[in-house]
Amino acid sequence: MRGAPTILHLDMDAFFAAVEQASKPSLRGKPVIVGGLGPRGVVSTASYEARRFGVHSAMPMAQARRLCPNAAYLGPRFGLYRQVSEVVMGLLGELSPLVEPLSLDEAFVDLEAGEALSEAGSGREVGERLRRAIRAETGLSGSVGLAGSKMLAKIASEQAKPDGLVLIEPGTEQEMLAPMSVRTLPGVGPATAETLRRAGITTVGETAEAGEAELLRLLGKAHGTSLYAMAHGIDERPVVAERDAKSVSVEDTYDVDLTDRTRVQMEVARLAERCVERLRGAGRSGRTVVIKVRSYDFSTLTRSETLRGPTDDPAVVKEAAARLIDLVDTTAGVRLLGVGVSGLADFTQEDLFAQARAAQEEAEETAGADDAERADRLGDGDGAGARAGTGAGGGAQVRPAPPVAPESAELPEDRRWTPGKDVRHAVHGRGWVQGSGVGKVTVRFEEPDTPPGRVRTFSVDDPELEAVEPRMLDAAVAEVLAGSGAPQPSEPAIRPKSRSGAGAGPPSAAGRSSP
DNA sequence: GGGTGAACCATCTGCCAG
DNA sequence: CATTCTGGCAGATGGTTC
Repeated sequence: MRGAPTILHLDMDAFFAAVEQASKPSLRGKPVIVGGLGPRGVVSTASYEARRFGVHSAMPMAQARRLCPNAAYLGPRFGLYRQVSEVVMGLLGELSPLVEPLSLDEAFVDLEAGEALSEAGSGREVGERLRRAIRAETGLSGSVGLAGSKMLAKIASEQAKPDGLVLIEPGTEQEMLAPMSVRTLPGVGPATAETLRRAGITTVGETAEAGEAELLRLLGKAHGTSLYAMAHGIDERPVVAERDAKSVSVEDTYDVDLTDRTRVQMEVARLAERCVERLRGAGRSGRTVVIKVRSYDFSTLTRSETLRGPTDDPAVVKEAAARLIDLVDTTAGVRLLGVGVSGLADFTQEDLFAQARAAQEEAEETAGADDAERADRLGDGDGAGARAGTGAGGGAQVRPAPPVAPESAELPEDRRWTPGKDVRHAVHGRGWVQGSGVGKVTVRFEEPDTPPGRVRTFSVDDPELEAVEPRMLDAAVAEVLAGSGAPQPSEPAIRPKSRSGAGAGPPSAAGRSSP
């Protein structure tokens, strides 16, 4: 709690959808929904136009399609969102060195740790300048909350949405909070809200009146204590800059439930590889291997095994994961599999050990050491269940592929035409995939700084069509965006040359008229 | 030496958030 | 009818160690 509103919370408006609209002129002002496109996908972000139909994030895609059949449905392009996010986070870094990102589109900034406040004169001015800078550099809008605590700053930015700024004057928070839903408070999700509702508590005011003893009884020590404080507007959590990840995990939900045992084992092995790839990419290693299995009926279980020391060896993680999946009955069908590594250590600290071990393993491998031996050497931190694998485990090496046709004959990444993806056609230039099916792919030829473009359809294996990297949103694009709707800047304006090398094509390609 | 209890660790589930 | 992915944390439980 601070006497002055010096904690800033920024939340970009409908971030993923807004990036897509900025990138795709024909989608501006239209409902756009970004998320998983498969039969079991959910909505990541819906544009404000789509929200009017009742679509919101975390909603199953199937439901969204019923509510808003005419929206553009796009797969997420995380690489681009990350690039845009870096620009935005960079702007936050100019306000203060103390920035705590919560996700690609959200962050806290502690203004007490920086100079921006004294330069701008007021928190409100800092916030408005920030919002202008974000718009100028990316063409996107963000909402800002300012308050004396994280909780209140976040509530403020929520109220400010879309494209606004709200500053909560210290002293007014109790009155403001009292009528709000308990769900407003951080840490209160569906389950806690239901527990509270059964006790007759639905608003923040009622939570505060309930008293600490009652909340402790209902919710337990940690949760009860913090909720009691939050309900009184008290939140002393500091803004924390960098936090090292404590675990790395990957998981996949399958379009149809998996029942084939061999297929399950193969998928676990693949997930383990992907997991280790990310682990190594982060320069880390870890000691505990976890698998996760979600069954046909949505029940979920995890099994874990702690090794003697941290590893980033794909073979070791794969073997541990294989032992763990052997403990689980999957015959009724699984919809999701996951593999994770926790108990992370800095890779560098165990570098020498890892190298020594790798060398030793190599020697033993060529000498013909089998799987079971290696498992015994490294595995079995051995609490409850780690041991089971030995009997059956031995021969079950992973074979290439089951004879049964996998339902999606894996195409190479750059030949899968997911809606939203960027492409270039040898004749027609750059555009994006609007849809595909029955051997055809439909492309709309436009770019962030062109007028809305035309649609053409090609064969999915048209050699003239190739996947390309997205075009970054920059100040030049932002300028076009600012002008759209209003008269276009008639002359090629003296563009602030801010752009770095990334710009691929010439800024031309204009001239093509809209349909 | 035996029994006890605290502290710690590993495992697992559930909740939350974006 | 449907219900992602990634990650953090709390708490229950049960085993080990001192």
